[in-house]
Amino acid sequence: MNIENAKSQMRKGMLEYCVLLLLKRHPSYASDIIQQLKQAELLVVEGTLYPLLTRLKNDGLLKYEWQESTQGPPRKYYALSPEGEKFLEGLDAAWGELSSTVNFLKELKIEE
Amino acid sequence: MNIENAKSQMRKGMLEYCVLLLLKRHPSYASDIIQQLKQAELLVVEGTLYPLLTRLKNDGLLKYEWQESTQGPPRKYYALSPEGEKFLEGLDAAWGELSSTVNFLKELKIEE
DNA sequence: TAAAGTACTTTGTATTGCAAGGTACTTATA
DNA sequence: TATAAGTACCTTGCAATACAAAGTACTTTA
Repeated sequence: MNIENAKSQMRKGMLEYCVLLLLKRHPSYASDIIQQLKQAELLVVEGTLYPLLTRLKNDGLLKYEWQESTQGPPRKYYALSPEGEKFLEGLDAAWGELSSTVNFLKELKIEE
Repeated sequence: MNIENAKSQMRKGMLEYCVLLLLKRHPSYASDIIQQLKQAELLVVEGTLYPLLTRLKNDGLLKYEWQESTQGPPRKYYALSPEGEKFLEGLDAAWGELSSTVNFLKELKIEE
């Protein structure tokens, strides 16, 4: 057990939320999402993101369309579906609750 | 895919941190920890907590001692080891980074 | 002495992050 | 024109782990 592993565990579950947050901003394709998350200092790799996007799409939370690129192969641009937007609102609430809870526990003083 | 599942995913990875936070406050036994987390609205069940405590103990982050109970069977009181306290500091930092990142992504406005 | 309560533990399953490897197309270079 | 490098998408296999469910053991109550 090390800190890196623990950090990775913490990222789990946040990834889905973070990806939806990014896509709310504007449609993006996978490599682009990875870059954006890297800038936000949230490391994700292809083997994590592609299955996640596929899952979200199969669940009806995302839609996508192919777009030609001026450089290189065509790109699959993902965007939120109406269901995805609703779902994201739910995640916003969940995130609010969770971070409140953790911060509450963090502020607890020794012995009650 | 539903919100409950997503919430559960978010809890993952936080649990370890939350349990260590509680144990920093004062030594506790498993059923007690579950009650404390329930009060903080973070649901955990036995099948999750016991393996987690065992793992943390095997990693040297926790120690425990048996204590007789005035009612019912004896209890295994877990407490942070010195390594566990150091580890918790690392998690504090990781939590700070992660929550900053998520809140940053949350505040992003549409189209840059 | 049977039932209920408390506490700890284990087993099996499902999810999912990740490393590694693979396919396909485009552009630059020798 | 080959060959290499770049970009993008996708899949496979493994490991970690949350959880449901079932099990063990001891204590208290009826």
